[in-house]
Amino acid sequence: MHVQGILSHIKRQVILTPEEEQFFTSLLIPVKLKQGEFIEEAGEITTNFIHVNSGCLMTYYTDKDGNDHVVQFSTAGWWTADLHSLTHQLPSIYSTRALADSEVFLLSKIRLEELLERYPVFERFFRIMFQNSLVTHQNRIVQSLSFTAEERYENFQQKYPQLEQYVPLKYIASYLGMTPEFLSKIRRKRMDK
Amino acid sequence: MHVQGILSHIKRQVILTPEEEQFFTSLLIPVKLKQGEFIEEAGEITTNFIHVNSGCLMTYYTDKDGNDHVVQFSTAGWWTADLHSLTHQLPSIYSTRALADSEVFLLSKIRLEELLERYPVFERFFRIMFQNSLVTHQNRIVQSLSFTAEERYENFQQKYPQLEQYVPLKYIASYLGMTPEFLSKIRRKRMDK
DNA sequence: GTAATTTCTTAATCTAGTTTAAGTCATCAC
DNA sequence: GTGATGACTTAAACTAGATTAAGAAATTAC
Repeated sequence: MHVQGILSHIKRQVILTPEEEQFFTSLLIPVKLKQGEFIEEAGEITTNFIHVNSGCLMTYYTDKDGNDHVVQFSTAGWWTADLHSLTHQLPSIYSTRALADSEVFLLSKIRLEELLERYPVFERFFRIMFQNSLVTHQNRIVQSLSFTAEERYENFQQKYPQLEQYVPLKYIASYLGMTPEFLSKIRRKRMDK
Repeated sequence: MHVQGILSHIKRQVILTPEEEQFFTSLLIPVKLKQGEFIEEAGEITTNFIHVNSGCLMTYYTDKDGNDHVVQFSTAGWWTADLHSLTHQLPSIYSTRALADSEVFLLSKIRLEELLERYPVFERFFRIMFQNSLVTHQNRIVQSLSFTAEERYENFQQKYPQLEQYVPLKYIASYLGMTPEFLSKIRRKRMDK
C-alpha cells in the first residue's frame, strides 16, 4: 500500500509502523461511478471506516420525500463513516459519494478493532479525533439554532474557503440548511454591497 | 468520595479501582444558585469535565442578542463540558446550570489527563463515549436539516419521554430550535387530534 | 460543434415559523 | 394572603426562507 498520504496526515499524532500500515486498503474513487461501483449506500451495512487521502467525499441523508441533505464534506485528512452502522452492523442511514476523483484508505470494522486492540495508541488517536469532531458538530448545532442563513454562509466561507471553489453550490446550500435559490439570493445581495 | 453513582454508570464498560476513584470530586448543585455559586459560565475557561450522577443539567449558548439556545440536557450518567475550552484552555462559549438539584462528579483537566495517561482503559472508555456522542450529534444535525418543527418535537418525546416532565417547555423549544409559542401551537394541534 | 444535461440565477408567490402583545395560571417570597 | 415573578397559551401581524417556474450559463457527451 502507498502510505505517503495517510502518513502525512496521521504522523503528527500517531506513528505507523510498516506492520500497522498493512491494516489499510487503498482505493481510487472516480467522481462518476459505474454500475456496481460505489462507496457507501444508505440501507447497506457500513463495512469500512474511510480515510480520505485526496479529493473530496460527501456524506448525505435522503429523507422520506427523497430529498438529499448533506451531512458532511470530507477532504484530505478527514475520516468518514456511519459510525452507528459500523459499530452495530445495522443498515446505514447515510450515503457517501465522491465530489472529485478521490483516493481513500479503507479500514474495515474487523481491522479497526484489531488495530485498537493491538496498538493502544490508536485508542488515543481516535479518542482525540472524535473529541475534536464533537466540538465541530456541537458548533454546527449552535449555528443552526442561532444563526441566520446569511450568517451560516459567511461562517462557512471563512472556515472552508477552498471548498466553495469545487463543491457545487447546491450541496453547500444543503449542508447549510437552505435551498440553492436562497443561497443564490444571499450571494447576489453580497455582490451588490 | 461517594462513588456508588458513578460506578453504576461507568461499570458496564470500565471498572474503577479505589485508586482511580480518587480522581473525581463530588459536588452538589442546587437549582437556585446563590451569589458566587455556579457550574460553568460562558467566557470563563472550562476547568472540569462534568459527570452527572443525579438531577439534570442544561448547557446553553448565549447569542449576540442575549438569547439563550439550549445545546444539551445532561441527565444521570451523562458527561458535559465545553471540550474545546477544556482542551485548549480558551474561554468557553457555553454556560451550564442545573434544572433540578443535582449531584455531579468533577474531573479536572489535569486529573483527566493523568487518568488517561495512567489507565489506558480510560482512553477506550472516552473514545467509545465520544464516538456514541458523535452519532447522536450527527442525528440532531440531520433532523435540523430535514425535519419540520413538529417532527422534531415528536422525535424528542419518543427519545426522551421523561425529560418533558420536569424540564420547562421553553427550554425544550429552544433545544428543538423553535419558539415556545410555536411549540405551544404544536402541542394544542396534537391535543385536538 | 452542437445537443443534452446539469448548475446557477431571477422573480413571483406562498408558508412555516417568528414576533409582538396580552392574558391565564402557578409558584414563591414576605 | 397578596404582590411579584416565571411558565404557558392564544392570536394577529409579520418575515425569513421555501416553492414553483422559467431562463441563462456552464459542462459533458457524442
